[in-house]
Amino acid sequence: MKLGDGVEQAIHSVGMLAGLSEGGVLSAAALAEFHGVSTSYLLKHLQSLSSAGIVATVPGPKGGYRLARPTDKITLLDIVLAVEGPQPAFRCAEIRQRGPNPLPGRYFTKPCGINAAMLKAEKVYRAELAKTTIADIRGDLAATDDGGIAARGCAFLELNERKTAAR
Amino acid sequence: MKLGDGVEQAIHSVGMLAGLSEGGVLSAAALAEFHGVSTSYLLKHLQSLSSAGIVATVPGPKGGYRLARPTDKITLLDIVLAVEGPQPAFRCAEIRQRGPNPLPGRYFTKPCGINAAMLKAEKVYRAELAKTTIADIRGDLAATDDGGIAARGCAFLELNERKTAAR
DNA sequence: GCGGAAATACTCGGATATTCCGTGTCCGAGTAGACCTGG
DNA sequence: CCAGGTCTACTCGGACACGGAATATCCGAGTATTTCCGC
Repeated sequence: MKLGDGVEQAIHSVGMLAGLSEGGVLSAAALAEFHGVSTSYLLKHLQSLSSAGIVATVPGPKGGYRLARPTDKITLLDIVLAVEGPQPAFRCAEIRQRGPNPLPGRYFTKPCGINAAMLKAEKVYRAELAKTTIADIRGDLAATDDGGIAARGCAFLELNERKTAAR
Repeated sequence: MKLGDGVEQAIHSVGMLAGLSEGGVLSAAALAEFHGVSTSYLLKHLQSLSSAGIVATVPGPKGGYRLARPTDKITLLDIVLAVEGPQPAFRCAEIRQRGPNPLPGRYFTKPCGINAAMLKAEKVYRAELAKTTIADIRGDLAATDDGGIAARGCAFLELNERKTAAR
């Protein structure tokens, strides 16, 4: 039971992208450098986020990433699913049906109670994640930050943000 | 984000142990054979369950495993934690503090909002798992089963259950 | 009836294979800006 | 000098390769307990 490191990186990256101004983009290299993580690895997840329609890309020089939707329309669940895949953590292998003398399949038309219970738990887990948006995260941060953290982010954006022509 | 196969095996094994009569035990080999899984691997998880105080062991010939508590005192969470370990799935690596020009640690006394949100989701996940006991699972099964599944289980127990002398 | 040997079953540790994660590298596609060439 | 095309640099997108960690599997040695046999 473990979530990959990519989830954390992806969420922080989205949070950073949320801070740039209208029409601005950030390159994957800048994102990776700011967080001190591997560029290749972050790139992989950014591409997942891109496929999922969470971030949008601007190709070419002066290109990079920006958010594809407003921050209050991006939930933690969206990001987790994009990075980790949509499969539930508990995969029922139906070991009920294995072993010697297996019963015919018609006895197992309904998913077993164990599977149902595990999936239900996962459902509430996801529902909880879906409650929190990037806007919420940024709101909380702004409320508790004394200014230092935001200042560092802004300074970095000053240096690395790129304005794209139009759009 | 994946739970090991051992979780399913462990839950089913506990469910099977719940079916034996007072004073009866089942060997690990029998459990593994019934579910059609590797004996050694199941053994590993049974030992985890044993360490966690969920099942009890009886050594020697005619020995085996039995439940250590009544079925309504064993939750799915107990089993998942025993098999997968107590660590949360989301481990915050504090990448906020990484990268060039990191801020001093005093800016990060509070866990970041991302971590808090992820852990909160995991908390409700576990709470949901804790709501379901083995007794519930067995009750649901009995309610939906037309008799075939229970019959197979009973037949197997007939063959493999062992009565231990006393206590 | 009693004591000891043998058999059985769990416990623990290590060894091996398979899968997944994290990382790096390479090549392809597309675009913006620079450069070069011709008038 | 200017306009147009071309060329290059830089970006993302995707595939592949590799090492290492975690998972899944297996095997053997050790220990405890019951059973059984011999006395």
